[in-house]
Amino acid sequence: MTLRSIMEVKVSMTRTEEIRVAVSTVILTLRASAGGEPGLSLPLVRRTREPFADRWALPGGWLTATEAPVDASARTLAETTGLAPSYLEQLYAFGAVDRSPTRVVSIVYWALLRQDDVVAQSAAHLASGRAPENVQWFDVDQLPELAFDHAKIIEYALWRLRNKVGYSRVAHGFLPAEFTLADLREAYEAILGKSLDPANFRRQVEAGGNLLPTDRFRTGNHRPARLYRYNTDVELADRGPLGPEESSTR
Amino acid sequence: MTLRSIMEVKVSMTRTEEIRVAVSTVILTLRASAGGEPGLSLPLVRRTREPFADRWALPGGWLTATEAPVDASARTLAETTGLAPSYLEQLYAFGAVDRSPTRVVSIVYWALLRQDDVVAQSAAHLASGRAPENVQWFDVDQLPELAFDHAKIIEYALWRLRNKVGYSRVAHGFLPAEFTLADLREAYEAILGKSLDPANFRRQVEAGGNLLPTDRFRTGNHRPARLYRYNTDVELADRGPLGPEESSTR
DNA sequence: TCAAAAGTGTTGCATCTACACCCATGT
DNA sequence: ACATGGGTGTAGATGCAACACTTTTGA
Repeated sequence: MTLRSIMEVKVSMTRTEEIRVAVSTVILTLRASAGGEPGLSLPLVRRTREPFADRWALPGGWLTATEAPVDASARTLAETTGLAPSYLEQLYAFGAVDRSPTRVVSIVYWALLRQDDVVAQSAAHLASGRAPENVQWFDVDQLPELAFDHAKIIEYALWRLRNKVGYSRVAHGFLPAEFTLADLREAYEAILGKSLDPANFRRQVEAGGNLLPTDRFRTGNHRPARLYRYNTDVELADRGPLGPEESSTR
Repeated sequence: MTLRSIMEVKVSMTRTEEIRVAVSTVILTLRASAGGEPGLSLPLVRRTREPFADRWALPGGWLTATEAPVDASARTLAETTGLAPSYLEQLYAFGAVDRSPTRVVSIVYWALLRQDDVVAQSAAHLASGRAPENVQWFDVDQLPELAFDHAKIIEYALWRLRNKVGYSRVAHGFLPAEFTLADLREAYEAILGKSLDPANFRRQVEAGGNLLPTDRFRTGNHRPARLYRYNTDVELADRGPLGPEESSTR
């Protein structure tokens, strides 16, 4: 019997330490499609180790002892995209016994990124040559084979997004600081997968009272469209007693 | 340097095993108040050890290696109440670094119990004398001082319940198999903390199509009220791609 | 016969939906 | 001028809140 095996027996019998805690993040943004309507896309990481070596997986890593789960998620996000999220909330803790060869509980977060941030960052990465080789963006309806239960996790994240867009303002998380009502409507259409009446959409969001009209316009091929700004006094979604997000710093 | 300290250093540097995973459950039911309107109540356990010895805490325990979190929650529930839940879903994973003296991530579940089950079980416990000494039911608006961050957790659970009752059928989780519309309305009123118009309430739930009228009536002091049965073909709440509940078995 | 809860009808208001229509710009 | 998206107006449908009213029982 080796020292190592003695340690492992001791540990497993006294506490629950053979269970490891990981944090993963579903990072969503609107891809600027060339020509057609925008759609949702997310970054995946190609695994370099077993299990599931060479398969694509959600960005993430082990939770460290000195870090709150939400901070681990934000770190993950920074490491794969270099960006701060415009919205971040916990999705679910997945802990089925057989979801991994070893016992892993994954606390999964759910992040939205602004479209313009992603575009700028992608260009910067390409220019600098520091872009991580093993990270790639995928359309959510053209995903590759995924490691672990990550396909199911992404499916659940999309379900939550589509639900939440109905009773909160999370769609703003995809947009830059100033945007037209058509931009906002296209974001909703991309999330919901159906087209909305521009006239009625306008009235609904104006009635919401979360939009601040600016005196600037976006000029293009047709009549200029007024630019709006989001009222940052209100949260994108009411998270109740939890506040904006439980955090380690405080 | 002892063997124990060597082990702990080794473990902490290679993996995340100094983080332990606990499962706790907020178990809610409607208390049958003597005379007045019913209100929400939940069982708490008096702690016998440090930290927070003698303080009240949510029922729960360590997640074991061979058990899914949801099964650990159900086990917790059976141990403290002897009952199976009528509704059970994950609430949130709490993982702030300073929420406990040692590093603990708690996956918290949220359960509803039928009122009549609780009454019957409480009587049986009293008769048998096997009732756990250190378990006690509290009204949610008369809670004692709680251990850890459990007060905040309960607050969040109640917020979720009040939200969810608006767009799902979870209130049925408090009621027995057959019930009158007044029973159902009182459950909603207890959850929401406000009174509802009986006429409009009737039309709304009847339009929902989830109630099956029986040909039986409850006779009392006044005009008999028809008994209804819940249509068990539909879930109490749409949980999306996760299905009824992620489970270890299957 | 009276009180009180069960159950039905009706009215008004707010909101959503569909769609007709005018406005302002680049080409 | 005209095509196109920006933006306004409006009529019908739907849903909900308020409340009057009828029905059925126990006391």
